[in-house]
Amino acid sequence: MTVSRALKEGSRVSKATREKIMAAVNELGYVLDQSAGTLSSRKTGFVAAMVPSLNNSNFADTARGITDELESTGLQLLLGYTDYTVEKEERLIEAMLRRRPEGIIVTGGAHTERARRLLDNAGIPVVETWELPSKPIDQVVGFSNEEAMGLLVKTLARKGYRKFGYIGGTTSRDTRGSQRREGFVRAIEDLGLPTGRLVSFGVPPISIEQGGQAVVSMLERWPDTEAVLCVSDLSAFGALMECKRRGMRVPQDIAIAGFGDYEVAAFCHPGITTVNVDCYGIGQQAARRLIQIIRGGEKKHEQEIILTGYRVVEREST
Amino acid sequence: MTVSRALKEGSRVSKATREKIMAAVNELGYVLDQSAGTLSSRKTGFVAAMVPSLNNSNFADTARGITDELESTGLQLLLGYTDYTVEKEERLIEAMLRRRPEGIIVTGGAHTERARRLLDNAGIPVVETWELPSKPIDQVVGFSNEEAMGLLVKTLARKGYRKFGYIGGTTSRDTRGSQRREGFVRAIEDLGLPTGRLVSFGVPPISIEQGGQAVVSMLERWPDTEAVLCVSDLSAFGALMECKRRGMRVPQDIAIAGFGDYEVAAFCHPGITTVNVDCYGIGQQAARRLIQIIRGGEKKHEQEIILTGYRVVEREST
DNA sequence: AAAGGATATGTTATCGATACCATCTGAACA
DNA sequence: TGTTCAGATGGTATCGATAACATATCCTTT
Repeated sequence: MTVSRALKEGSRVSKATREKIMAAVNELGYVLDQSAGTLSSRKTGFVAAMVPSLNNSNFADTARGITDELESTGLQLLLGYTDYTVEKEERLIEAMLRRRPEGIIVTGGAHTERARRLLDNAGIPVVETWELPSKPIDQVVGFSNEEAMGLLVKTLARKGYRKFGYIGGTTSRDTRGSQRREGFVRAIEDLGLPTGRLVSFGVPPISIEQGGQAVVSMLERWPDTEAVLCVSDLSAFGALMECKRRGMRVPQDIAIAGFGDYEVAAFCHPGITTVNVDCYGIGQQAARRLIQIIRGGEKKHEQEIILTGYRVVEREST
Repeated sequence: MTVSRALKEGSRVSKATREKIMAAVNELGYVLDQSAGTLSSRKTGFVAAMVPSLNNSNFADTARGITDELESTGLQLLLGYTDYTVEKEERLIEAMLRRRPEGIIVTGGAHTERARRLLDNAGIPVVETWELPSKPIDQVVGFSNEEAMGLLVKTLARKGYRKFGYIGGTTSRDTRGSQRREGFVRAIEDLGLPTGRLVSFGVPPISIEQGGQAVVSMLERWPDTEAVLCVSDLSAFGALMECKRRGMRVPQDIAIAGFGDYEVAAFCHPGITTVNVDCYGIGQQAARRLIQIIRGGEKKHEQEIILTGYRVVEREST
């Protein structure tokens, strides 16, 4: 018992005893077994988080935000990736819950029925991120992808572009992608601009390469398109490079914009106009809210919806 | 006890009983508590892995390789990032070991003395990845960064370039970066080419932006440099974009090459010559080897060094 | 020196699963 | 009918820490 106390911060053990214990610990190479502690204290020190992909730098930033925020609290992150499917998410959630995390962060508001039930029954705070779900499970940290894309359209329309095209993935499994597309369509309609120039190409998340192929298909069907908006900067970058490869001038012959403000968008040439999203902040705030609830020990916490910022970043591509 | 059996695959419980149990499980929303199981079975089902950064797509690929390989085995990944420092790695290793992982994967061969001791004493298989450490702790899955960079130099020298410059980070905390730099220097010397054109810029990992700044500094000091090799594709991309911004022709005025074969290298214009590394395979094989040892239950396993492939990918930038 | 309070250390039960062994059930067969 | 055996189910101890409470020790004060 005294050893247990000595190895915890902030509990009272005499200096002499603590030193003796530490000496023994060092000599033996003893490392506390947290899974035993977990069982008796009913606190695992885990927080679970699920992102669609580890390879996407936006979500990697969110994961980093979560980790950084957790670090000082001694909570450990259980990270999983869903591959953009709710089925894998469901399996992952179940696997995570077996570890009894004290809180859980998921991406988006689309889940299987069973996943919702699991999350509801888990009795732990849940944060949905990166979107504003119409029926939140619990906490939310995110922004409206629809509005953000709408803002991009309006910003470009103000510069005089009228014939807008949109490039995105083929399925709705990337819900944020679908929302951006809806935001695009609605904004175009609101402004009374020519509609219908939508190219769907590839299973989300669409890659740089697919962005290039998609813009080719866009130009074949609607050669007079003035501005192409892409579901993400990666596809925008692919589109941009493909256009340059074909000798087109950007933005004179065609303007291109993306979404997400990936590093590549800032430093490629020409720089890509995009929507900057506070990826790191999303993770940070989601974690912070969880910590608040966990440490607060409030049994029944308030539902809170935290809006994170976004802004259009205009660069040379438009 | 029967419930415990019913919830495990492959143990004998009559169909009727299993169905009754499952019905109750569903009704109650019961989820197994693995931390309790862990304690009695002495198997946590965890594998720990540490990468320098989550935001680097090369390491993200490795993490994905690990996760994918683990998925079918029921092992769960505890992922942490070290920020390229051995101090953070040490703290992370200690935190991970408290969770009693059944195996551990680290990046590189540089660790603090205490970290080595912790890993040694943990009594679990350890895999060092992404390098070939001179004094391996246990298992190794990686390649020689030095040779890989050397191969790139030789390949370009064969094309006729003679005045080579190198761009990398300022400190040695990125050991793979240091090894690549050494490989560069040695290859240049071996070939009897002009030496000394080394620009160190920024704390590793150096960014796209820093790559751009570094190439400026390179051109100021050695304006006649014919080919610039960069520690990674990100800095190479930054250098490339900066050169184009300044109206230089690549590769006619200056050739640029990177390392890592990031997606951006393939699809930017011109495409960047680089060294392709089997990032995903490193993760996959590291995990596979761990599983082999864990499942094999061999108390004392053989040390094995698994070499992963690399190859120079020539593109338009050289 | 005795009393009292604060601080330090010790004891025991417990968390929730599984290992291990014991018991039970039912079918097959002599 | 009794015996045997495999398969199904049940009972108990246990993993290694901590919560909660009990006791010991030390210091202060009068």
